[in-house]
Amino acid sequence: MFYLRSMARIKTDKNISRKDVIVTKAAALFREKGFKAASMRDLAEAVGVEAASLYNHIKSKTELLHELCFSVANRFTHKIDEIEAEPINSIQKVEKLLRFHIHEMINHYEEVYVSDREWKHLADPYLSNFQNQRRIYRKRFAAIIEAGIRNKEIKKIDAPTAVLIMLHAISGIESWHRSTQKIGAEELEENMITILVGGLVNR
Amino acid sequence: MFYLRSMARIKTDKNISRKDVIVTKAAALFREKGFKAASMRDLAEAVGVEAASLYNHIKSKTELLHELCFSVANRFTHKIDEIEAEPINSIQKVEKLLRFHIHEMINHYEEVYVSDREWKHLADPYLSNFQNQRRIYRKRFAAIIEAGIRNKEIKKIDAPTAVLIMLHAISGIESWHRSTQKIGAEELEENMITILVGGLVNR
DNA sequence: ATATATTGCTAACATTCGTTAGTTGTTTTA
DNA sequence: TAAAACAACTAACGAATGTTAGCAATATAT
Repeated sequence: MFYLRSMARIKTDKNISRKDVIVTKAAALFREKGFKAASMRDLAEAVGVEAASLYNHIKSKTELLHELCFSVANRFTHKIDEIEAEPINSIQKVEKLLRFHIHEMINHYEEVYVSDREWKHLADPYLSNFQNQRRIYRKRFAAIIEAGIRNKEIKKIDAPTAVLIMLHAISGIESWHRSTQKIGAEELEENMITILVGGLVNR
Repeated sequence: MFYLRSMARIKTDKNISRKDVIVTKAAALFREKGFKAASMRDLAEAVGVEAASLYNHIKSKTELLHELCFSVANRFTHKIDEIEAEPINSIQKVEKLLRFHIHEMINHYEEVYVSDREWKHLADPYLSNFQNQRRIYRKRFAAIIEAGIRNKEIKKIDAPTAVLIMLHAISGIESWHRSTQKIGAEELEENMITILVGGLVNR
């Protein structure tokens, strides 16, 4: 028996739900075009399905953005939990945190980028929650730097400004990804650490 | 004589065209909501006029984006022309360029932000031109850093990576603007210079 | 093998969007 | 002051958007 028209399903490996496939494709699309400019029909095409079919797996377009933003934010929150508890000095904590940011930006580019740039399009209460979570994260990061300043490990600088510089500098890895003549990922990481940590340490 | 319905015109001072008023309001709106999410009806309301009336002064929504992006890009191009010609060392050139970026980001926040984040929505040939202009600018910036490395003024680092860090770090001033507890603009500037230049210099 | 749950499809909806046409009111020019 | 230029308005268009309803095909469980 054969069918004139076959309904090809979204391909999934074990342990990867169809929803995960959609979320992943959404990240790539939102990164490329921006959340607002990316249409559900674009996403459907990327997934290989009709637009309406997506709604068997997801609740709404905004839900995709929630999932992306919070999965990224939660990873950073867990990491700073971990690092705060370690018995190392402030500069080492900053360096560990920066390296984590760099790895995330290199390896989960699309999601991290979307979370960074498109969170504005979240709707309340997600919007407020997200902003809160980020604000708290930055405060904890700043607190690590302030501890380093008190120990004289770190220059006397405004800690929130330092945090702002670090986080945005790392988001510049976006340009590296789009660049045609990329240096290696490890070299990129070492250069970033050299410049950023070098700008903090007290000598 | 009086009118039941009055047609209030867009207010203009001398030397400020109605188009300039629209472009300025567009910058604020595009910054707040993003280019795609900001509608012409939103813009009309901000200007105090009906949406259709805008088209007596502008050609299209995209034209607004062109004007914003290129006016910003041209200011940076002119500045680097100027700085390249000065008889000062590389670190001083970098510092001057950074201070210019910081001033622009502080004083022309909305336009610079829009140019930085929303250029993706330009259409060709503007898109290609813009990307080209930015690429060339970054190369010239990198060349200044490379000269500094050759003179041993600057650490041995990958110059394009350094440029990427600097430019994105400065775009972080966006967070400063949105922050409720802002430090002063001068203090912000000095902190940024301390950290960024401090990360470059060879000691 | 049959029943049930999934997942796909087509068609269509209500909105919103950028933009144009045509007109009226207001300012500037001759 | 009349004519010409300018800038506002109302109305509407066609296209695109997110989403729903209802049905067909496929996979899974009994």
